[in-house]
Amino acid sequence: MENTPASNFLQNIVRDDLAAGRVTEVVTRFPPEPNGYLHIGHAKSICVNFGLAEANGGRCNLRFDDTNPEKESQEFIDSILEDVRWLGFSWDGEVRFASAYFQQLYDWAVYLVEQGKAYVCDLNAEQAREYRGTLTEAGRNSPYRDRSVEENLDLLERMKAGEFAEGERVLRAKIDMASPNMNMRDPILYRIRKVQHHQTGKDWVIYPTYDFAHGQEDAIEGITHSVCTLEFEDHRPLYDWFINNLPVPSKPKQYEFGRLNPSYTVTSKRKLKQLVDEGVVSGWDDPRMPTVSGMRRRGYTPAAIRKFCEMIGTTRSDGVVDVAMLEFAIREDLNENAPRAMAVLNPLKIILTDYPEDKVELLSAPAHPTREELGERELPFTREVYIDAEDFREEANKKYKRLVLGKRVRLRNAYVIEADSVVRDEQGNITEVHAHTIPNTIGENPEDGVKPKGVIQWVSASHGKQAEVRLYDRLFNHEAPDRGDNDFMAHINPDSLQVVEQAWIEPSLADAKPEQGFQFEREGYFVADRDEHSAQHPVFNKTIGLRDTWQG
RNA sequence: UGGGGUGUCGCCAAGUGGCAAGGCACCGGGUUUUGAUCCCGGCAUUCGCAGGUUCGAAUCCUGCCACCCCAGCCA
Repeated sequence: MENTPASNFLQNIVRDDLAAGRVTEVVTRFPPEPNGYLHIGHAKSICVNFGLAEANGGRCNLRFDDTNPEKESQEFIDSILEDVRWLGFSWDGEVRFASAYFQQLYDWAVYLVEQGKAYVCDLNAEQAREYRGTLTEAGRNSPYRDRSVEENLDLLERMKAGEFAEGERVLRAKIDMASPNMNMRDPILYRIRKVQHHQTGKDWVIYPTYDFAHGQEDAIEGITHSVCTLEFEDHRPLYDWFINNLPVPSKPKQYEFGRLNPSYTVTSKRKLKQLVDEGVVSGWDDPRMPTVSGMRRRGYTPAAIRKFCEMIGTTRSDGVVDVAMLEFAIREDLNENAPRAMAVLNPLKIILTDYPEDKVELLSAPAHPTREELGERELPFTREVYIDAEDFREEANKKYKRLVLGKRVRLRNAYVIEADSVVRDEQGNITEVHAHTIPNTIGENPEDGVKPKGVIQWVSASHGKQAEVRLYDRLFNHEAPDRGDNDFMAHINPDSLQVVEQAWIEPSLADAKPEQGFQFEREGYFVADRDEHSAQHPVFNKTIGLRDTWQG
């Protein structure tokens, strides 16, 4: 339960670098492209990068890798900033932007041209693909590869000046068209994009590619350990090539770890977008989405998400993590911190025939079973109460520990009652149950020694409030909805959302603030909806159910 | 068929030549005014496979096999 400092290969590398004096301080960065919402996978990356710095007395920058204006926007910048803050991390200094380094990057491009290590290529996209070769065949040199430095300089300047159309020319590094590593086959450094950039406006019509930008951004910021995911491993030789061939102010090193793949989940941006676009979910922050904003609205807590990231570790192997682990982390945090309350989702009225009609007893109950400091809340007890229909049966075997006709049950934090009879409607459905209280059973067992079989939650029919409760379940009913040739849309769980329009909640819950989480005893953890909850119209989202081992 | 990776219990994951940590899940049992929590106990003679080196191998060597990534002017 104690926080053993997460030891992993990255931590070991940092520790050794610090010990050997290769670096005096660890500086990492979280470098999202502002082209979408952050999801659970990004949360892991955030924990890894900020965590590595934090654990070693270093710093972590937040830098937007905004080199492709076509797909980016201020909206995404804002949401990413909010999500990182919400997760509880503080970046070093101001927020950084790759676009703030565009001039420096351009100057370095000119430098490479001057060194004869870059050239302007007139091949169009299709031709370039042909020249690139395949995985098993070497590529061929571009016919423009041997232009003079002067001509390249002139052409590059004119690309920058907007003299050419998009796609007409690119700047490429002169490396090796026969390299078995595709990334080294004269990679593109700059392409023409005549679009408005969310940060730099119309200043540029050429934009650097990821490969030409990322390592240099790291170098400018003095990043010591540039941590990314495994698919960038093949780019490392190129990353190093730029760092070694340019007069950069520092020499960062890239390290890769395995991406997080939770089971029963999709995290690809394209697929998440499809879920939103096709109305499968209500938006990017739908509580069923694995986005940070979705998890937030679902009632997951930053502490639980961070704990989960710590639990799964950071390695170079690629696997599928059981979402049960995430769920465990959520329950663990909420069990410790969420105040308890009672709610009845499927109401069945109980009339306590021995209890005076106008009588109201103000009982009090602890907000938490073990944490007294969380205080108490008041529970009005009345003649008519609601219990869950699931908690009553006319007859049942001994394994059923709830209310049964002729038997007793404890109303949580209140009296023991005994069921006497049922009232039915014309269709024969039970509409209410008549019962009576057992005297002196508040905080005490019945004096006649006949103990109740179980304990159930209840809400006063006259003093309780009504609420909308949204019951969420996994969005997919397949462990790996998008593995192989699976059509993930075919594995959508049709029961991932069930809305209870009129649940009954104990009166104290009317004071809940949006985003406040509770445990509805015997039901699970719920959170007051961030956007739609109000005292007038309470709305609670089910975060996660309680562990349920009842085999009945 | 080129290059780069990864293979330790159902899942995640320690371990780096000395005789398989831990967590999740699961299965027992105890406590309990939440069938929750909590507490106790169980859960890999075996580390992708096959050889080899060694007194000794998950750890070293050789050869296989499986899976992942790379042919965007995306990141």
